[in-house]
Amino acid sequence: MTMALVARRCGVSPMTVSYCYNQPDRVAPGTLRRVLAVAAELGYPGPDPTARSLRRRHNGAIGVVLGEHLAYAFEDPQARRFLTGVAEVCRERGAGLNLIPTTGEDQDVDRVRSASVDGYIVWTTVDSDPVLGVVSGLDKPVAVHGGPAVPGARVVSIDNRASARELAARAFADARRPAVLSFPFDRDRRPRLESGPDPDLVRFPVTRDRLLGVHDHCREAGFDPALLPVAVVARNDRADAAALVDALLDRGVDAVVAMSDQLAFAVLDAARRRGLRVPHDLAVAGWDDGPDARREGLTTIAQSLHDQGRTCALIALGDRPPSRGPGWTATVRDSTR
Amino acid sequence: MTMALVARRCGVSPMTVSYCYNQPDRVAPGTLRRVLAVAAELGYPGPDPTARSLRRRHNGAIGVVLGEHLAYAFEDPQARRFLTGVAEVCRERGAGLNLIPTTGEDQDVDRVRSASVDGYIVWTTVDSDPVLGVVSGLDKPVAVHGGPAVPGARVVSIDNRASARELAARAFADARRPAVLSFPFDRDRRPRLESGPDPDLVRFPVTRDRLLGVHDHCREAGFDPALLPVAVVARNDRADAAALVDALLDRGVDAVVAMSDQLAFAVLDAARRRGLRVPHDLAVAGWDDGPDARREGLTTIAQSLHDQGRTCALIALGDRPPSRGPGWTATVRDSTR
DNA sequence: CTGAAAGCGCTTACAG
DNA sequence: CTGAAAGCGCTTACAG
Repeated sequence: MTMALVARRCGVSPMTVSYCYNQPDRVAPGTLRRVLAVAAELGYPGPDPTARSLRRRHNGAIGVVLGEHLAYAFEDPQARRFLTGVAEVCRERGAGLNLIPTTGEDQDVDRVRSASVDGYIVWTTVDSDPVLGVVSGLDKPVAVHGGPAVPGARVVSIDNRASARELAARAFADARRPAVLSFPFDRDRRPRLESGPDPDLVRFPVTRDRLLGVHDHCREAGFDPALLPVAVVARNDRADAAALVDALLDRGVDAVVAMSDQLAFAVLDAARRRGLRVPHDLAVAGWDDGPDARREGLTTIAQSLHDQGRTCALIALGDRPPSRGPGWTATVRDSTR
Repeated sequence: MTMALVARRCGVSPMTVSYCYNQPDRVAPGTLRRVLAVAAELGYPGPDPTARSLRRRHNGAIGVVLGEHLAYAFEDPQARRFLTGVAEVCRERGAGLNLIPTTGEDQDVDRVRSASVDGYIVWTTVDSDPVLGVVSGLDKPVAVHGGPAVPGARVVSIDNRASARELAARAFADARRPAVLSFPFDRDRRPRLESGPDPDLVRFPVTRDRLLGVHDHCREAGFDPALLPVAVVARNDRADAAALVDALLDRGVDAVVAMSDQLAFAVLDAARRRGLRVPHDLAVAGWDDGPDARREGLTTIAQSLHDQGRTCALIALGDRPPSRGPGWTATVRDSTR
């Protein structure tokens, strides 16, 4: 059932049928009525979206590249808030939302390239992600959340380094044995405990910048970053992180900068288990300031992933982004000294 | 940058370039190398996906219609497992995944119809959802999760009525004052406490069937369903349900069939708050048997939303569905007598 | 191994 | 208010 067929049955030309759907005002009322009646009778569902997209050179959809299995993305509260913001803009603008989960395999780039979309959002990934080269060579708008920066793409991110420096100043005040509970360094996501790892070895820019910011503070405070224990989680998950937190506390750590609220909660959980007083025996701080952070009294960097999702969606749809990047503030509560 | 341009620069015809991408074996090795080199030099990113889709009459993508704001879908553990299953199949098959959140407004049907997809999955919705008429008239495969059944679409669902009957038999054993904690009856999602509501007024088939199954048991047990208190939540959320659970318990309810693990947990939470012994003072049962159900000792109907998501995806991609519908079993633990 | 031709289903600027 | 023409970028069966 095509437009041409409807036209023939109506005794009009295909373009008149097209006008009935696209510019009904330009069609005589009687013609319009007749065409739509015949279309309904024939079960013509309206113009084919693919043909329309080709002709208009516009798909009305954006692609969101997630460097994870979808299950992980859905488990991360911040990824969910981000996607909710993206979806909101898509709805407002009548745009489609194509989810493209990738896991670092070869077919990933094909799946990314073969999506019929007008622009891309890339969820925070590693420096060398081949997807970045693909999307930036497509001559379509690209927003990269978090990073890395690539030519032809706009990064939407808070200043992770500056926020980390400020957070470390709060969390490490009066600490004898500070530590970091970190996001993964690389896609391998091997959980481990490191001692003073080199930030330049970290492949995720968000994670690297936060580590660099912590180093900035350490140097100012006269603490050698090479001595800083850094526990690296496999995923941003409160329960998963328990074992690593225990490893830190077993080493006598009394102050932790955690890279998310979720990870900071894991530290608070451990403090509770061990009867440690927060912040006196153990200071903790995180990022995000999600809904639970207030209840838990957590010092944390407030940022709106929802708004960042909205911004990324606008960029991917070809809008000019807000002139200034997303903001952050340190929300100081009782988990730090 | 089009295929025609690459062809001209190479001194070959466009179809030779096309063959380089689609059937490279049919092209002379030298030609192939030259074409790809020129393409790389010119920054040609490969065949345009939209044009390819039009020509092939195949999009390589499915649409998933969610009758909710995305934020709600992401908050529901079962919806997340379902989507994870869908995404898994999409990845295996190299298919795209278009998310189409709808909220009952007029533009919804346009957004659904204008998605360039080969098939649709509709997440459990109300009988009268206009989206159903649209997708079933498109001559594309349609899977409806949960229901309702519509001509031209396949429903993927457990037998909710039978499972409810069996669950009620467990949960209401030795009960003097049984009750139901129910999903919303309709899109309005007005939380309320009803007394013996007529199941035929429920617009969500899943919810209606479960209520009908509970009625089946009540009649067998000689209990008049017209006396059955039914608390209707606004959303499937553990914390949100607390007030309604309190309303039930204030009325002396001593056995609750809840329509999900989440809602059943809300009942367990209330029992804890009030110092009620489960199952002696208060019996509870739910649906889903998610990861937390075991830890909480919950009697619950086990089903795999993940597998149902996979099945729906296969249907939407045009595969024959498994000959028999998804299975369920009652997992009996200590929350019932 | 390569090319001329047809066509996927539609939209748009233009002419009448 | 309506139509003839061109073309969006590609793929495929066919001929050579």
